[in-house]
Amino acid sequence: MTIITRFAPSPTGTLHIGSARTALFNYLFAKKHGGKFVLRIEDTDRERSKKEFEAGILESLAWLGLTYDDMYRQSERTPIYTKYLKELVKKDLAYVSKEEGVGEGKSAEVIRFRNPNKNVTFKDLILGEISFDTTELKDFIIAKDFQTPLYNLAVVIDDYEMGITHVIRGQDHISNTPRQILMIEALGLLIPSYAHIPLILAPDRSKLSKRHGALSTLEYRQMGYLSEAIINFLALLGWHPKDDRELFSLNDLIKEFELERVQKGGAVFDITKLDWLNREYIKILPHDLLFSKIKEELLDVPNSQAERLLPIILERINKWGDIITIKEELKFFWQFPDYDPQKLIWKEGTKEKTLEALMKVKENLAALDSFDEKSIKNSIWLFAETKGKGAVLWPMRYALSGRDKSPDPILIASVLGQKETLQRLQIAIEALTR
RNA sequence: GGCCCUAUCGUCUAACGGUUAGGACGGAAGCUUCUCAAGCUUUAAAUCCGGGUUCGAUUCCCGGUAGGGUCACCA
Repeated sequence: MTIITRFAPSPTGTLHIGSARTALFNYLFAKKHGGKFVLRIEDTDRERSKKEFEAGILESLAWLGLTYDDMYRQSERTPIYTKYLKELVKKDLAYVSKEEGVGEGKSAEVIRFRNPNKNVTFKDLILGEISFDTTELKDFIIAKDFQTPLYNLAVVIDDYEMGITHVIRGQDHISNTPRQILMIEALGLLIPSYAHIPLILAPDRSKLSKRHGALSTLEYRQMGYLSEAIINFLALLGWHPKDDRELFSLNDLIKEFELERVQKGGAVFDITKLDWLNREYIKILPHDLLFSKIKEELLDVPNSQAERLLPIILERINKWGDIITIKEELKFFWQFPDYDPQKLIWKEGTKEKTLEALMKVKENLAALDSFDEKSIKNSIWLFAETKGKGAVLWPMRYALSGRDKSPDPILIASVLGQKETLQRLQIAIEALTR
């Protein structure tokens, strides 16, 4: 039997990162077993469904690399639902119900399912046996009319028509399952296997919502995360391999994924772990690709310096979006820094000692023929060790960067070049003398 | 509130009756050029509570507590 899974989002909003994980698990399970992964756009609600949301969903899946074998839109399948609806009513398994009172967008007639009021039990692949008493469901509404099915009915019909063998969806759908099983049984269809995956939670363990920051999949792309990192991170949220490996490509995941190893409880979305993962993926990117990506953000930086700045920036970012922040912190490289001269003095130093250090450093650097890191270090190191490294390096670094935190002074000097370095040291000396 | 589900370090999780309760992120400390970043090393940190079952419970059962989901003519 070919395994067929489906991802069934409704285009009523952007693709939630949790939905992306649902799509991933469906994709992994299908591919792992050589089956098919179907995308089904659940747009029966004409009011709320929007074409641009559908486009966003498609773009998200494409970005993540989750390719589907078939795609359907429920809005294009009305005749199929009508056929089943008529069958249901004809067999008296459902009936047209006259609704009392209330107007306001509500129809006077709807189609209700004749609830047999029985106990429904199913074996969830992740949670185990779950049972419900369906009497409290009453004769629930399954369609507004013969042309307008509601969610639960459309799902049942489509899952059957599309040959879905495994329904893998979020745990928020558990309570829909008994309704769907009731209809499946009424229609005499095959009950698929169910796997309800745990929900993704916010840091405070509440439902992940907009106030907790980004939600939509594409927003993560915009922040500069790699799709590989997102995939890897999402997989690890609620699933765990047999060993302690943490880094998985999509293909690795296909090999290793097992529903049996999916967690039962919800998992908190921890962005710092995502950052770490993303950095792991950045680190293994080819250098030319890496550098060209960073260069895109450095168009306003002098070319001679941009090249040297690449590795400095690279070791300070977790994601592409960080480049902008780091760039701001490194601005002193191509822009003379404005600073408080008093801060040139090291915490354990004095004004006199600082001046002495700056002048000595300047003198030594002025005498250099080549201005690479090694030469610079050699020319000042002995002096720095006698006077105390902090007493020499702090003023030097501050004179060059004007910042409390920065790369080391020797590296800065070499990037700045001899002329600029001497100039900045001179300015610092003058500022301190004044 | 009814119904359903869940419960191991702060977080993601491993351990399918017997382990010094393991790994990772984050944290702390140290080293590496003063500061930062990166890197390396070290380290702290958990079985929700109470009953059973058992020679032995993180693990099985029951109760409590806490958290989550769901109760639409949305999906």
